[in-house]
Amino acid sequence: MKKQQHLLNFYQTMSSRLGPSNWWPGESPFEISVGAILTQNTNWKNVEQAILNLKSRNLLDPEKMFFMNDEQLAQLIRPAGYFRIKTTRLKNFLLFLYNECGFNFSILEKMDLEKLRTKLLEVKGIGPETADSIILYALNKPSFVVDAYTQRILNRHGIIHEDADYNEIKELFTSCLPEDVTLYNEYHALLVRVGKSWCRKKTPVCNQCPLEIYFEN
DNA sequence: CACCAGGCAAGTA
DNA sequence: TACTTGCATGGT
Repeated sequence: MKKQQHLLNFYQTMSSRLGPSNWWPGESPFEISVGAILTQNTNWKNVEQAILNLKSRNLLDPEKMFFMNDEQLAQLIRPAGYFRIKTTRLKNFLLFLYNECGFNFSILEKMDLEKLRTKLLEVKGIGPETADSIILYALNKPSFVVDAYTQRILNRHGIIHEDADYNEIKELFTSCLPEDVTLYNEYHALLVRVGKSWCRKKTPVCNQCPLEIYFEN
C-alpha cells in the first residue's frame, strides 16, 4: 500500500478511536511557546508545574520574564528539569520576541512561514520540533511537528527507516497530507497520545497500539 | 534500582 | 562529517 494511504488510514484509525485532542494545552500563544521550550525531552507533567509556578505569581508574561533575574526564573521553572539551560533558552526566545515583534504575537502571525521558521531556528535552544510547535500551536500556521513518538511509531510500522531524520519525516507528512492547520494539529496530537499510552522507548512493539490494530485489519 | 519524558547544542576525533 | 555527552527534575 502507498505511504500516503497508510498515513491517511493512521489518522482515521487514531481519530475514530481516540476522538478529538483539543491541543495544545495552554491559554495563549505565549504560554504555548513557553511550554514548547520547557517540554524539550521532559515529561509534560513537570512542565505543568513550572508553568503553574509562573502563572500563580502572575509572571507568565513576556515582558516580566524578559526582565526577570535569571536565578529567579531558574528556580520557578525548576520542576521542568534542565532548568539552567532552559532559563537561557527562554531568555533567548524572549529577546527574539522583543526584536521581531515587541512581544506582540499578532505581528509574528503575519510573517512568511518559512522566513519565520528560519529565524526561530537561529535562536539558540530552539530546534526543529520546538520551532514547528510554536508555529503550529501558538501561531496556527501549517508546519507539521515531528517528535520522538512520531519517529518511533512510524519506524515500528515500517513506514520509515530507523535513522530517518527530522526533515525527512516532516517532508513525508507534508507531501502526503493536504496543507491544513487543523489536520496537522490533530495528527501530531494523536500521535503523541498514542505514543504516551502504547509506544515506550524500549518496547519493541506497540502493544495494543491502534495502529497495530489497523495493520491486523 | 533502571528507565523514561512532547530536544538541543557543544564537544570530540 | 559523524558520533558522543551534558543538561535535571519527577514519576513508574
